[in-house]
Amino acid sequence: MSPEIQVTVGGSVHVARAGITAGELLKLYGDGVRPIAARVNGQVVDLSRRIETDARVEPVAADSPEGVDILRHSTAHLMAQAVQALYPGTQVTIGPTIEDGFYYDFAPPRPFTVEDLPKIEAKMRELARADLKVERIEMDRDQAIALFDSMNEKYKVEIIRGIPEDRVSLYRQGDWIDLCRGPHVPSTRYLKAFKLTSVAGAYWRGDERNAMLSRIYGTAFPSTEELEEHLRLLEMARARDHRKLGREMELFFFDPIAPGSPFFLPKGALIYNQLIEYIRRLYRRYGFQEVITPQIFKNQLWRTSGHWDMFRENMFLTTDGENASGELDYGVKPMNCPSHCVMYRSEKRSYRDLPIRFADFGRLHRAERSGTLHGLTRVRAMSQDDAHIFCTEEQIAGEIDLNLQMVREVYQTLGFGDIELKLGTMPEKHLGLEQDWHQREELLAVAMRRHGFKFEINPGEGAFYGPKIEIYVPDALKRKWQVATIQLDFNMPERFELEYTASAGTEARPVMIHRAVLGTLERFIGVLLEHTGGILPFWLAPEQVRVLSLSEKVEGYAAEIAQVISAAGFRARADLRNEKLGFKVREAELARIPYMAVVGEREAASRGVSLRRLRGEKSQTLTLEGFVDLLKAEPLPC
RNA sequence: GCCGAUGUAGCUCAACGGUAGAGCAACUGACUUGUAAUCAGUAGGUUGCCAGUUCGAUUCUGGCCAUCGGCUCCA
Repeated sequence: MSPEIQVTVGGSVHVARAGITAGELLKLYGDGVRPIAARVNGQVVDLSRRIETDARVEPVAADSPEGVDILRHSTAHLMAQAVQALYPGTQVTIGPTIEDGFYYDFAPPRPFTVEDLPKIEAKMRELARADLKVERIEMDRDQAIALFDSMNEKYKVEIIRGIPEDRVSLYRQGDWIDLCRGPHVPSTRYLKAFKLTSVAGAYWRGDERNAMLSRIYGTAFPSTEELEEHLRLLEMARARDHRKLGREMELFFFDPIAPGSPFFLPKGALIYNQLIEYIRRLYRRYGFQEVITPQIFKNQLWRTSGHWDMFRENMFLTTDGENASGELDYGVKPMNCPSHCVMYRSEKRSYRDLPIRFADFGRLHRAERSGTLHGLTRVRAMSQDDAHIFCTEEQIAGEIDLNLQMVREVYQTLGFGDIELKLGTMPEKHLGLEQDWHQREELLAVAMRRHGFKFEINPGEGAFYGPKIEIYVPDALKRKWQVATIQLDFNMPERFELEYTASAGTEARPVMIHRAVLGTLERFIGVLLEHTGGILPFWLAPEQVRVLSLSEKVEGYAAEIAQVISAAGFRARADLRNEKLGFKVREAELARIPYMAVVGEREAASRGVSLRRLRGEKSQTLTLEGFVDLLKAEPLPC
């Protein structure tokens, strides 16, 4: 006879025999909703978990965050089972859940293609219908190693060898078994709403020196409705892809003649320059001085800065053709910092001069690996709203403050509510003492807290020369892109032997802060387009007003209005084409023009306009003066 | 760079071992228009590039280039 234990389920206490499973308890005393897992004393476990001591047991529903995670993880297992059934000789590696889904990496005899997916999916459905019980098995580590070794699963063996515990858990469904921490659904029948989405290559343990594995991505939801909703959202996100919008809105294009290097068309260049102008206005307020620096430097500069060793693979090298050996003795700049150091060094500096804030919109070129290029978000030719601050150690805190404030202002103005901040801390390869690092990391952390920013720690992700704050913004598909950055640098001033004369008359070394707010303008525009779906704030819209004429009779009046609005300082055009109004409205809507001024004979007679706003249903009638006033009331960022 | 896929008219896409077709855009004309597509006609392509197989390749094969989804790297 088993001893009795006290279990708390759903707020009430019950007496049960020890060894009863969590699933049985929830069935007896639960709220009737069928759970897919249980939470025992806060820990999520299988429903088959036996309860041996007094415990608090709660259900984990399929549609709870933990439930969805289990569902996806179990679906990944189901996929692996299907794959191994269909493609003998395929080894399994790892299969975690990710945001919105899961993946599983395999070492197959030949890489998978999208054509394999329907077959695998069909097999998965078959296995799900078979209602295979998912069992947890615990065994000694050595036993597990022997087992997977006998199955010729060498990746699994390697994984287990890396596990410190003596006991490991495995899960079995039908005749298929995998190493896994769990928990999982009780049986494959619980897996209904899933879909395999794509295949990709991925390196074993994420290291490109290792073997290339074949990864299959998929997703799963508690219900088919949710799955379909998710797929629908993905479809909608694709419509907001900045590459698509760039074409439709005639902002930029790419040509194979310059891979990774956007051509900004007039409208795109307008957005680009408006952003620069905005930042320039802020620079006046925040005390930055804009400078212009060279594009191409002798390699000596890169040797001094350290880019020669750290960044040469990503640099375009060139020559002026004058050295006899034909050696590529010049490099096109990938970053502005070295030239700002040269600029700093061009004069004797005093502590009274600091901080010095050099801002530079110079063009940068980076020889990014071809496979990494991605529209505007990953380019080879770019400009940044880059600046380098030279200051004393005591001034660091104040400078961080200043820049965080600017970051806050800019992202608020541009309507990004969901920026993410991260603190990159000391990497393994680093310069300087550990205690100095911690002190400087704390400086950054304190500043972020003071500004009310929440942030995550990105351990070991600082630059080798100092800790950094990174600011990320998601694109339409929720991929995060780093835009702004604030980095402390104690290395570059050293390499360039930068100095200033301190108040005591002695020479001291300044600290350098690298920072950008929008970051790379190309990337920022890409993210901004996806964020807004192309519906830009008025001041950034390439064409702000389009006057739509109704017939030839009002051509003159329409042209006059466009003229008046242009003269008032706005970007306006008249569409006098011989087309129906509906057609012109449609085109203006697709071009995402904030204001459409419709004029027909009524408006011409009263010297007014019928105003339609972008994505607006109703139109309103205004006088011409009233319209111009309305435009003037549009907020400018600063 | 690596794995997989894709590349046909300006754009979105068809078709096919026997030298390519639609819609939109462009151009011309008619219509004179009231808030997301008026009608008709015309023109537009060495099917990404280079080889190979074949009587014949846009189609099959290989190489290269670019792009897309990932990996790696990173703003």
